Amino acid sequence: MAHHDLHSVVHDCGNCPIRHRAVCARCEADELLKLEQIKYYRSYQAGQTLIWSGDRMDFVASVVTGIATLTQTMEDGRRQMVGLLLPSDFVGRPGRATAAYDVTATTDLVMCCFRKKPFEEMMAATPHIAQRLLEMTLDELDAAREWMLLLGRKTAREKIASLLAIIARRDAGLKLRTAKGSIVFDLPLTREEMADYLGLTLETVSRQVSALKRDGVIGLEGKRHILVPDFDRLMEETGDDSDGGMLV
Amino acid sequence: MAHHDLHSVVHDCGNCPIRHRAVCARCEADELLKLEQIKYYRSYQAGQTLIWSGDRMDFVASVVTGIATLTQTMEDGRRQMVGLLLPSDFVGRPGRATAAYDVTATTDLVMCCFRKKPFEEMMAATPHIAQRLLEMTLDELDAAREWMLLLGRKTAREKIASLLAIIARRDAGLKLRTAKGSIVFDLPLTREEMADYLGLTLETVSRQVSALKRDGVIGLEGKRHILVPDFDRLMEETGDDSDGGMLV
DNA sequence: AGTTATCCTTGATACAGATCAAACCGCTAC
DNA sequence: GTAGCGGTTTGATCTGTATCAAGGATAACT
Repeated sequence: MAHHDLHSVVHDCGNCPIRHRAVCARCEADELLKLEQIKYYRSYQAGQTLIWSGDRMDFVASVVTGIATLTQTMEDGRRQMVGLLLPSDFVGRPGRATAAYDVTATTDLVMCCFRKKPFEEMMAATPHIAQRLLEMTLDELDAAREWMLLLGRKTAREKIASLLAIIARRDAGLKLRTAKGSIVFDLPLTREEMADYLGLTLETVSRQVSALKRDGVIGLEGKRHILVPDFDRLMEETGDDSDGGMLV
Repeated sequence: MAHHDLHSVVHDCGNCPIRHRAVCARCEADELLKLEQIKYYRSYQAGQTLIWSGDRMDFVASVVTGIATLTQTMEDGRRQMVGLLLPSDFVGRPGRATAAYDVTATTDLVMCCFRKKPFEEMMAATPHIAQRLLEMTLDELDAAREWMLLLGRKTAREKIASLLAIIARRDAGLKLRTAKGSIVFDLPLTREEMADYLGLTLETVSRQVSALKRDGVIGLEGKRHILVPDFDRLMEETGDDSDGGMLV
């Protein structure tokens, strides 16, 4: 089935689902053509680790479809997720030889890869790519810093609410609402992955999800399907500024 | 005395102490000349907050001398430091109108500023600047992710040891060793600032510093002057991989 | 239908770090 | 001198989350 995915992906950049958000977003038609010559697709199954920290990296890539995680592991096994990779996100660092983190597919995944050397050469010749990559990296840095506030200062309940709000907000962009404004989505992560994201144990995650359900902040069917009847209520639980940084 | 600092700073980029590390590191002589025409210096006293989150930002800047912090504050006053700015570090984001974090001088500080508009124009015309900024941003992202592991998974003792190791390593680059290999430095941060950095309370910071002293991992004279007799011993206490990611 | 495996929930208990409180140290100012 | 003050230490107690342990739900396999 990975085989099937591989071939159902558009090989024409013009029709690519991440065309307007990925590193190539700013590229002109002629630049795109050149990129198209050095790109290739790879797909992975859910659960597979595509890259191990310390591995030699001979390519960089964009996530086309699916979700992956970036995690760091300590010698004794403590794990912390340090990045959540969604479609259009970029993996790898131009100018670095080895991977700094483990990259794991949490769903089936398709990546658009570029061998590193040609990509670096193109980047030097094509300011549009470097510009876009800078913009994306700055966004990631902001996200990492918001996450630092979460890890350092939020309570377990606030952490869970924040994670649900992040996922809900992203999915809300994709029209997933019921008749009367409530948001519905599927969690792409297991409780353990949520724990690794939030700096908690899986038991605490489970308890806090149950608590939010008990208090009517969320509803759930099964373990993964979440319903948010009132997004503002959920936001209150995150501990964030009510205007969510949307000032000006 | 801020006045004094201001005038003791080299206005000639060629002699600038951060010439080879800041955003301008890659610039050629002619590019440097152009930058020199739009730059100006500002100095601040220790303790001063230069920028408040949400402020309109009409400039970007490099730290020339001194140390500043980036912090985020929640409505109820919980604070988390999300960046530590050392000489050559860059402040501000091209293409964004308002500041996302508070920026505070922890020591007297001199910044090399550029009005945002001209800087953005120069960046578009000068790939060397954008390249260097990308590189610096990627480094900051790596630092933020290491910090996430610290915040999410390390114990209080490991957090303190990690912070001391970071500062010691940085200062070790600047020849501050005694005869027999021990490292000596002054903490640039108060206990409260350390706590904001590490996601702890200041009492816990104080206790863990005392504990590390009691166990002979560090020595201290007064409250700020630290002695590290055996850096490897300190590293063991950080919980990090012994080879510190220095592989390959 | 039963077996196994994976993921999740819930309970009992332990403990690291927070919180509350008091006192201390090294200053500078009068 | 001593009063005041910011930064720091130390003690007593509380509490949120981890840890240890057991059991439930769901799906896939035989």
